Amino acid sequence: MGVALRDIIADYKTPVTWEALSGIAAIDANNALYQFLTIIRQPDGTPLMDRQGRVTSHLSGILFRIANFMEKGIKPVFVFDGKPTELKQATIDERRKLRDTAGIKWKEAVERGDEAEAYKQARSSTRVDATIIATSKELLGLMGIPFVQAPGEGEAQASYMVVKGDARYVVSQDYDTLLFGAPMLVRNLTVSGKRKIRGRQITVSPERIVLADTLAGLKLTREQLIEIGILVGTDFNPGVEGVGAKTGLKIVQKGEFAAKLAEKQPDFDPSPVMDMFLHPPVTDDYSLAAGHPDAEGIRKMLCDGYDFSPERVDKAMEGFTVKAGQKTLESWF
DNA sequence: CCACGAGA
DNA sequence: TCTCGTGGG
Repeated sequence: MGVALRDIIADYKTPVTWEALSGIAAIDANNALYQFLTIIRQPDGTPLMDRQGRVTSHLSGILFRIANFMEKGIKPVFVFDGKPTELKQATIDERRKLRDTAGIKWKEAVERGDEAEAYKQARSSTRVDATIIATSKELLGLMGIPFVQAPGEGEAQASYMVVKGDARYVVSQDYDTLLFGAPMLVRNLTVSGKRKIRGRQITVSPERIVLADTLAGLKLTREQLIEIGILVGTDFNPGVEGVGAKTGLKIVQKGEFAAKLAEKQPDFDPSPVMDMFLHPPVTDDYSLAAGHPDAEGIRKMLCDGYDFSPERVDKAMEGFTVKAGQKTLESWF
């Protein structure tokens, strides 16, 4: 997922406290939902479901995470993906294939009682489908949390909103946002600080990546960072085999981006990909006005509709209904 | 992922 | 008070 720039970005990540993050956060909604759906599962891979078998992992994730955000003075704005560009088609097809295969392997692993494998395959079979998107928007609406419909990539729209000053930073796990020009990216914005990697639990904390500092440190222009992305591979192009972030950085620093592509992929024209990152479709047609949380509506949806425990929902709402109510009196712009 | 209770 | 394990839906 996303562009594999971690190895060259690592030096420019700085730990950040929750207090330093108050303000409007543009959340890469697809990324957040994907995280919820992959991670909020039982050990055998089964997601949270209501009695009808409808998946509820994402609703649980949204409710509790937003409650935490609001308590810490973070005002989230969810930015949803619009229509994918044709450049992304190969990636979309490939991901679907991987998901389908994983779905089959998941079932097989469950049948032979291989729990670890089942969990792994279940995660790989995760899809953020239309129902997930619609139910997420329904809950956000009830919570009074604004959301924006991007014309194209949500990451591009979220980045644009930070550039405009409508939001302070983008929240995503993907480095693509930096290629889209997000001045600040925040990763690992979770309260628990725990993440399971290959069965082991490690501690992660929120980290901030400032684009200008990263570019200055690497002595690159944003265009050059995109060039590295193109060499490594993005959602919009396959990349050059055998070139990772560090090799890509060397190639670009030596000014050999065009030569390397001409040698390895003579039929590939990188300019549409470059253009996609520099001038993606974005919109100014959005409102960041927060609504009042509809406590009764939230209870009706989650407890009556999806079998959530009223005690837990009320407890979560305590945190944000009061605070959110106060905040709405102020300007959200 | 997050909340919560058990145990140290 | 903190860490760890488990259930949540």
